[in-house]
Amino acid sequence: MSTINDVSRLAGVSKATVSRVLSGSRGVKEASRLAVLKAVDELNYRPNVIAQSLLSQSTGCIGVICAQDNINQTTAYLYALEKHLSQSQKHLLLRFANSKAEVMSALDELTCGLCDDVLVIGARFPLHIDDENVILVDCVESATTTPNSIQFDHAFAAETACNYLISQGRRQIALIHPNSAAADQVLLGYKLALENNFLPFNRNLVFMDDTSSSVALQVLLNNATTLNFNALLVADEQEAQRVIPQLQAFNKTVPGDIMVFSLAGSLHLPGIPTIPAIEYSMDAMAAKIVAWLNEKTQSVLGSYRVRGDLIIPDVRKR
Amino acid sequence: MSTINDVSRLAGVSKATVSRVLSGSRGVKEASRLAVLKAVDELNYRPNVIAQSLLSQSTGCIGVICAQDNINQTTAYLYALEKHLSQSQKHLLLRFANSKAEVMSALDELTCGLCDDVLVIGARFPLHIDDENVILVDCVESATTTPNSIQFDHAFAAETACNYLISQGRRQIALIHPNSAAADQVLLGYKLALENNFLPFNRNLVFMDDTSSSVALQVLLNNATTLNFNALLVADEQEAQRVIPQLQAFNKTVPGDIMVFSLAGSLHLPGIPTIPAIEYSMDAMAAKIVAWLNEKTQSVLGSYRVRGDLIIPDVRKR
DNA sequence: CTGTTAGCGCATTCAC
DNA sequence: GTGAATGCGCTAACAG
Repeated sequence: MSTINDVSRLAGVSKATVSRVLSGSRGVKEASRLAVLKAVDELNYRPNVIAQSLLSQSTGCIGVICAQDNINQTTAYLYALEKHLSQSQKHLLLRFANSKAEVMSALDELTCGLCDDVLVIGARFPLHIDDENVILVDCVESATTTPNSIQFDHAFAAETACNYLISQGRRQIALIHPNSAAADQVLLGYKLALENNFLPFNRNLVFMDDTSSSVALQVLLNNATTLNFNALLVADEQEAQRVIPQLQAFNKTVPGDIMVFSLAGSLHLPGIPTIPAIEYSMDAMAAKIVAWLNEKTQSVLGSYRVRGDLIIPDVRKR
Repeated sequence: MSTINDVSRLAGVSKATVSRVLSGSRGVKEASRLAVLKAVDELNYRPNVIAQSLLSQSTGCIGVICAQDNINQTTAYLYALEKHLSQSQKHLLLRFANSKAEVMSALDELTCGLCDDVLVIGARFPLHIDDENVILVDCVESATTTPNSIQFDHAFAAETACNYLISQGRRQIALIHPNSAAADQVLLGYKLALENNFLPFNRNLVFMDDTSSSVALQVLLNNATTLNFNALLVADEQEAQRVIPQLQAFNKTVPGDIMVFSLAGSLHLPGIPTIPAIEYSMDAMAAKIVAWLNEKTQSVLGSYRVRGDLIIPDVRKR
């Protein structure tokens, strides 16, 4: 690869002039400008970004550490992020990590000048990070105050879900949710929506402990006559996919008898009817992240919560 | 971030000594070695990899340009690649590209010193690349001789598939394959296996034009009585998933009446019975790639073909 | 308008 | 053993 010295020599000007032509390009005599351009073209010269990085103390590389177990979700993140990053002339440096130790070691390797900032995505284990240049995205909240994090607004999701279901005439809403970090938030939103709609809270409709969703649903089904529930809130699309056949096995139609609602991601598989759901736009989230990275000096991210979109199944006949 | 100057000052030695301690560490007086280590620890100093890169003329970054349309396949590639790359102290720089222009532009941005080598994965459009540092992985073959490429051995896959099916007593093997770049290879392997088993080639069993697989299968089904086929070779798992319900709709049992074989990837979804298939090990492929990257100077990759593994469904009762 | 100089952070000479 | 000097490729400041 040719360097700026080769170009300056061939063009018969100094390195500085070459640099000027390629960057600002202002205040250069047309003759030498042309000479430089010609030499650049002949040598197929392109400035070495590493040398530029050394000078500017920034590489334009953003590390992305994926700690996500849901592989499909990961791809959606990556695709959206890369799209926005490359639009801002930034590069996405990818790592996978499955434990706190792996995340920390990856962080170590990336923050030695290689990456300007690092995102950690989807960690389900607590992380104790105190670095201005690290953003936790969809990670469990840690005890220490992490400077920058982005989370899903689970309370908002649950509240929206309940309000939608109630608007559809479903007033007996069951809730099955694993005891994750989001559980408290979900319950909060659930209760809030019930309150606002003057509906009583029935403890028997809610399952938030560690029992499997299958068992939880079976308890609901066994007591179906007394509970009389006509809607079911589940954590995500995978749960929904598991739960619907079980309902159908007990002659419950979906959504006729029971309307199933996914609190994270809907079902788009061909042949399977779509269910109402909250969906988080990866694209919007990526846009938010990249925007913040670009104007980092001016603002503080803090603990940002993104709200999901309500997705309603298309009931029109085709 | 502290630099080597800060360390040398605090330790009371020269930069050279600091560098020696952190690299070779040989031929340094124990006293100054300790002093350096202490200063390093106090300042939390870590050598700037960008400065090292400028000196060594290599960054340890490997660009990966994904041109794959199959998003699941992409994730499998990325996961395997990243795992092997990080084991070799290399970094994976990710880009997505959907056209030749996008690939070329990405290539331009990555080969200005940022990446030592670049992989292009899954491009379904012809690429004309003449760069020693670029490897085409699972891309359509280009007219010009690309220095380095890795492809799937589709002929071997088809041959293996036929031999397996024949060993299972299936002698009337239909073949539905889109008219892709791999089509010729597939047909080659198909014919070879038939020949070797002294079976006639029946043109009516083979569909390799651009008609949809659904239509092709319907033609087969309409002529089922005369064709009497008892096995069906399809391009990949998605095709298999589309084709099986169609067969069942016409009262053909799978694999009872018709044994469906996927030439690329099997079905592992819960509830759906696994079918025999050829599977390409992403892990093995990633290992091959990274091994070559590490000893690039010694050997030439050329045009390497990986052969897939035969996956046989588990017929044991659980 | 343009050339010279200095320095980004580091590792590798070469003297002492 | 160790320190001073050199240069990787580039840009910014300063002189002309």
